[in-house]
Amino acid sequence: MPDATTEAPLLGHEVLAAVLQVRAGSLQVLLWQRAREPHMHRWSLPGGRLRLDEDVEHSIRRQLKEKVDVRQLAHVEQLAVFSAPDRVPGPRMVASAFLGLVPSDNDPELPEDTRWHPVGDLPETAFDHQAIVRRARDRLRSKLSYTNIGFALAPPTFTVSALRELYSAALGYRVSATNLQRVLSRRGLLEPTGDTTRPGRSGGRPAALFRFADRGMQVTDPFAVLRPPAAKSR
Amino acid sequence: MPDATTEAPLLGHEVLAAVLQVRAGSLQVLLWQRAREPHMHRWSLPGGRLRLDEDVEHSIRRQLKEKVDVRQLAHVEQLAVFSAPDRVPGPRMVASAFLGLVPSDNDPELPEDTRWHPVGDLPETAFDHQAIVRRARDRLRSKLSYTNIGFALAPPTFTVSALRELYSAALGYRVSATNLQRVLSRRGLLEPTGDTTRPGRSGGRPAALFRFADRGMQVTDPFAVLRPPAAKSR
DNA sequence: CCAAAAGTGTTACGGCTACACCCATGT
DNA sequence: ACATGGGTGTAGCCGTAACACTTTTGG
Repeated sequence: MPDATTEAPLLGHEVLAAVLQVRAGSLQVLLWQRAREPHMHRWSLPGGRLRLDEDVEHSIRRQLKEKVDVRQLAHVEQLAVFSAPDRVPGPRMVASAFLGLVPSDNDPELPEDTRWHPVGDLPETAFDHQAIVRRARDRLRSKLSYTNIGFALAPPTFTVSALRELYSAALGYRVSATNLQRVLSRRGLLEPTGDTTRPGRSGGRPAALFRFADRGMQVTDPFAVLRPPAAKSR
Repeated sequence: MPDATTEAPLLGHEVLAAVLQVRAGSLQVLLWQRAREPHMHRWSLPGGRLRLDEDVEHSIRRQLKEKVDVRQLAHVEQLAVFSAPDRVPGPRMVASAFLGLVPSDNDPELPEDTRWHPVGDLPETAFDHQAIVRRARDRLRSKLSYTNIGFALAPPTFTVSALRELYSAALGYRVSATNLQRVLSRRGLLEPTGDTTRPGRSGGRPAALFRFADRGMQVTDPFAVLRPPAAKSR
């Protein structure tokens, strides 16, 4: 029976976020450099202790606001709990890890110790933060395929080729603009604003501007093999 | 700056599992009935406090072993953190929730207070445990489509119609045996053992026995729209 | 008129559903 | 023979990838 009196451990709980943004054609993550031991000079994820009066979602949003002035988080979601007893030196600390996404038209002012780093070329990271970044990247890549999560990487309006570059950078491989437009349009995610851009100095047809129909993530492709029998509506 | 000295809250951390099994044609979850306040007589998920020397995965496996004699967990995975400050009365308690799966040929002996309940017809549940059960059910349903997770619901060998009933119960809708066999075979998940069953008293062709090729979950259907360009191998 | 960039039309293909049909057994 | 349950063949559909082609601009 619950003999909780003999052993009722209390422990620290921190929240950490891998905040991702496509910058200069590559997927980057926000890291700050530690100024103290342990792991001095290594780069780590923003976050901090969970307070007693907030849940983990509120906590990570608060900490990101306080510490790194990122108010433009278009999307935040839980990744997983990281709880190895020795994941950080010293007293036990369990971490709830999050994925955060910033649209590419934002360029938040950062504190001195904070910088964006390409997820494919990370500096020396602290603790288990590299694993968290990898998880965040993989989660984003999956969700780009079967959800509308692209809205969280894109500006309010954009051309298809701009969107293609965002997707290519995030996915790590070339995406065809032709098919990207068709896939997203057929699913009803993309709608034309009616406006067009002026072509650059080298000419070319002016590009139509689009926006995402919904902000707020939703699964758009059931990708369900073994799906329920089709409703006979004919 | 991290003014952690003034506020360094320590809190309780529990691990909880929604252990699912297909029993009597329906998807069921293991619950025990509370004998004490708070929420006396309500039904709750097995689990308990996280110890200082273990991570959450080890903890949930240990607790399931100790408390409910389920040694046949074919699959365990993290679901999410539940952390609302008032999710349980009294001192702050954060929960890491898990999904557990038991193959249908096991019938573990249960303590007096513990019973299986259909996920579609739950009794009065304690705290936020109903939400956790829903999450577990939804996760299972998704993964049945694009992973080999069926192995964790099925006995070591089985007929296609037995498998069909497991899938139907878990998914909540009728699945065609014909297509189930083909989908799983094409993906290389299913292999024939060579044996057959004897038909029942009413006759019929004897069914071939199959097994899952791999135990251990893996994503089998990339379901990736926007997938990387095909490798030109011809 | 040509180059550049955007967007459309068309074909091919893979993977799935649906359903008709064939197979093997008990009575 | 025939009922019962298991398994296969095949046609059609849906959605995407690939690529040729058309459209619209600047020089």
